[in-house]
Amino acid sequence: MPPLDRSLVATLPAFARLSGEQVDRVLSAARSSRFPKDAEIFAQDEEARSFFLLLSGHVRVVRASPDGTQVIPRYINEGELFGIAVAMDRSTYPASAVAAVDCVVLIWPNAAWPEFQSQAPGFGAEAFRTIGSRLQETQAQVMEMATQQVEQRIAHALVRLVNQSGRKTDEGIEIDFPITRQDIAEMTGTTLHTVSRLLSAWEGEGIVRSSRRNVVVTNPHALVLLAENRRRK
Amino acid sequence: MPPLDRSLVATLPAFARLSGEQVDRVLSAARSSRFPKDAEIFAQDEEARSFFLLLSGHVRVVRASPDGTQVIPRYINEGELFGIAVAMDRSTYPASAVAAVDCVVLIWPNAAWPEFQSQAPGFGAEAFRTIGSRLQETQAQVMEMATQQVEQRIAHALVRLVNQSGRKTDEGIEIDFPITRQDIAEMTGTTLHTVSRLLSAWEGEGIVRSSRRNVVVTNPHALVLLAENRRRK
DNA sequence: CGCTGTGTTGAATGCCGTCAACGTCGGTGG
DNA sequence: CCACCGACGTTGACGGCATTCAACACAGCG
Repeated sequence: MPPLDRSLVATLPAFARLSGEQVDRVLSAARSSRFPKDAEIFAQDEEARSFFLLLSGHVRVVRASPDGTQVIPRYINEGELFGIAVAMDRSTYPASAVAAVDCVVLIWPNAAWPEFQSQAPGFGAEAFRTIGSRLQETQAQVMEMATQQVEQRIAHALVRLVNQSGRKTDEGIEIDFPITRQDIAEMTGTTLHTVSRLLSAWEGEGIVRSSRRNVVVTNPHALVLLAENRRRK
Repeated sequence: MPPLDRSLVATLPAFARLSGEQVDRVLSAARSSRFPKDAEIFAQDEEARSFFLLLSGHVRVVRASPDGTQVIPRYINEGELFGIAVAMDRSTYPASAVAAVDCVVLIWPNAAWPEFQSQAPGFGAEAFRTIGSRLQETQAQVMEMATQQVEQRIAHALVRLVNQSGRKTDEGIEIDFPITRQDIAEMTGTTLHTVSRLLSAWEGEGIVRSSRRNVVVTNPHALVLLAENRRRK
């Protein structure tokens, strides 16, 4: 494996608080790995042996319930830590992680974690920040599911996706990884049928343009209105 | 204020990893305070200046959305840390905390946090564990709201309440703080009407006994069945 | 060229929210 | 002490949103 270069990661939040020397030390404990599209990076309930940072690509986090229905709590974006069960003192992963596109990932053995805590505490601090903001997001999602209609939840999910993973095109902002109606349904606690109907309706209103595994938001402002307020009369 | 005695807290998880000396040091930075029933301990979006540990009583955590609807993400039990925005590097509280009964609370200024990190790292570690398990719980709740019917969600909420805050009586297990139909509705993302109907139905089946601001689970096993599986045919 | 995964759309059902009316408890003030 | 009032709880009726059921269309792939 080629040695990892400091410049690859120095700008990422996880490394922002570290000295150059610390960055090298943390990187030297990592290996990088490539996962093809649809590959499972780790599985729910599997023993957590490693933690991860996404260098490039997009990762879908999936939680499955015993009865088979599944939920997508979030997508991981480039530069984010994930699978940090060790920071929560958990022995298994609470969800599965699947490459939504071809991905490159840094992998550390859990054994490196306590060492980093003393040798590069800024790294651990950033991990805790990550967990804190995930908690925030997740609680916000509970509120949303408790108080909002399906239409608003789907609109809000799309807004989040384009904000975090949007790529500007001449048509509008495109979600830059393949995503199905079923995926959106699993993010919002609804069915692919309802998602399909709403996307069709929005397409009729010029708010989005969508095709197979692809969504482009052509009128972000209108989508935000749908998400926040009630529909414009 | 009387000095706080080590024996008051030594058995709590937050102090379990600390030496006696460390316990004293952490305690000496705290003040204790009493909050009468319905008093607000801190308010959502208010600047986070302190963090807390509940010595006795029960605290209701409430998140309100701009439009006024509110959600109860959890109740805090005796011995738990709460309001630890500082550990998540947040400057405001994400929710309000209200005394559900008369409460006694330990309060630390946020300024004490970094000092504890170095002087009593086991304390910070427990705080991070707490945040991790809150994240787990919250994600589980998202799954529940996405996949389960109202009846199962309410059943599950009651199961959690009796497990965490149950008091054994000769009738069954009683939730040992006042709780209204509205409160249960806000925990489960439904309306007080639906909660009332279901509690009435369950009372008819001998699963619960409830009165004003009071719920006793007389048949916990049946309630668990309602929560997990589908209703028995 | 068939098969599987994905997407669309119509129709029917049903859960549960909404609206409404009433009952009860407990505290407060005259 | 009693009357009043607000908070809490119950129950019925109705309706709408979203799921469920169903059928079909289309793309990509082996």
